[in-house]
Amino acid sequence: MSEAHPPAKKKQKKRKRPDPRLPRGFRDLPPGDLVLRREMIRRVCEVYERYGFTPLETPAVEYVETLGKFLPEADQPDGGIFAWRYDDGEWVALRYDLTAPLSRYVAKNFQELGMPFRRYQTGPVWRLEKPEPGRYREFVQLDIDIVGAGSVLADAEVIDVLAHAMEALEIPRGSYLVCVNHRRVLNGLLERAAVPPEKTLPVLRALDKLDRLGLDGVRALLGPGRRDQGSAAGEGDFTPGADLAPEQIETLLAFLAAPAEGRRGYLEAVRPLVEGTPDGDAGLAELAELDAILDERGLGTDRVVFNPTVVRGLGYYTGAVVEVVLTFEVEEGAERRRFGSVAGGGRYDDLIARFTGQKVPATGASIGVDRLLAALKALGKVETDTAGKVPVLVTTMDRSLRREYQAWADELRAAGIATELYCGSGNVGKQFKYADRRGFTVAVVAGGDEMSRGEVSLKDLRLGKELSRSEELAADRKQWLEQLPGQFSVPRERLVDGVREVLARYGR
RNA sequence: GCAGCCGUAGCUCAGCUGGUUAGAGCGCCUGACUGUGGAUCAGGAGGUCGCAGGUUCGAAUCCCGCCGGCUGUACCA
Repeated sequence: MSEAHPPAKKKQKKRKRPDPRLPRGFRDLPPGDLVLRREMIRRVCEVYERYGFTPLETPAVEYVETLGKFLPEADQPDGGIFAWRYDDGEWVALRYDLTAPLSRYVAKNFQELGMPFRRYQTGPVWRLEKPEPGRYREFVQLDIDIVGAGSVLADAEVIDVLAHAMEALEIPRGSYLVCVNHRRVLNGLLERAAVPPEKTLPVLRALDKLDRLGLDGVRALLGPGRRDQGSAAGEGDFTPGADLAPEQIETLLAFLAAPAEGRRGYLEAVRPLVEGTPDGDAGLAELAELDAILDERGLGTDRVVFNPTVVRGLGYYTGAVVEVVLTFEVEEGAERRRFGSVAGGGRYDDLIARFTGQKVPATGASIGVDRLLAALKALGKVETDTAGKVPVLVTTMDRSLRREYQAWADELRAAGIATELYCGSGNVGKQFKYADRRGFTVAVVAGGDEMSRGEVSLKDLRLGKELSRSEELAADRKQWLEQLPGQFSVPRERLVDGVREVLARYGR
């Protein structure tokens, strides 16, 4: 094969060998994580269904104009999405959320759908953004929406279902908080502060940054602008400010300082700042009604609060805006960090009109599955050590007993116990090593000795691991072999019972 | 996107101001201890020094570009 020109051949082959790499921002999901994610999604969907939401699935690819990301000037989609062009010149893209496809779906099937239409949907979405720790270019969302209902009751329903989803995941009350604000209240504030239309975007962006930049940072952004510190050597980047006058800025900051002490308290604090503007009055009225509905449902301020700093999606929401934040802190290296937002949503009454020309009210929310899962791990609310692991391994030490090994595996499987039959090569030692590494709980082992007694041996691998750390066994292999820590034998017909017993020790 | 820092074995890193065959620990594989994970012992595999150029007699080490990672910032439907 390589006699003729070995070095050249080798070199060539090496050059062609591909790197087993992944495109930037993408990742594999190993069994443990996948199992946890599926379980989490299952629980949340169960809540969704209990609230009368029915499932819907739409394709990963949509026309760019459907997604509303077409640049009007250039003949090109906006950045931030994965887009490409078909042969006929049409631009398509991977969806970047589940709401735009829903709007398209509703517009397309408007006649058949009875109008308050509620659905839930889960699946991956893609965004071409800078990946960060815990933030990828492909991630999963879990959405609920109610289309065709403009009532505050619909908004309350969304809030309610979010709170219950959190509790279905066993996030303790007090560790999560549904924060609510209202877009029209913000509009009223902007009007009161005499913020010109062309500055509303920068102003809202600035208000949204309170938690990260603090009051002084926001003040700078509303005024002359802000330079970030960068690193020690660098200058940092300059963010242009909104250039507002000092009294405008103070009006806005006074709003941010509105107490979140009770929803009623928020309303009273905010009222003087926005009252008298059409938007402000309408927004306040809706929030007041929302407060009443939440009360009727028994959703107190331990679960749902009004909060002036919730701004969210800028050119998008038209009414109530919602954000679920996790309030506990988590150790991250030396620092403690707030976990932050795991879900968001709100009312978007203009999205479907893009297609139909007819205003169709809609409200909904989206849970960020991966962020929430990270939170559950931090909370210790998920079994990370057994997720994705098979409990039982039937070892195959003696070729002549093949028939028996298979029968045992079958028996365990029939009893509903996930069982792997060892198919690899190697002696028992190797098989135990494998069992240890892969995290099995029980190993079934039998050779001539057991067979002659009509028994099988079961090994509690976790107990064995524990025992192997003990003093006596530490250095003495002979003792190790004599004691076979964690191992015991049962009559062959008690195989399933014996395995169950060991599994029960670990609640499996 | 912008700015700064970083990129040496699977992992964590060493390799001084450029100088011969690039190292360690852990991990991995094989074997021994006669049917057992751990411990111990004996061997072994594994590195295009992120990639591609340039400077040089000579580069992992200096310069440029690209890719990737981290941090901050911008954008975020």
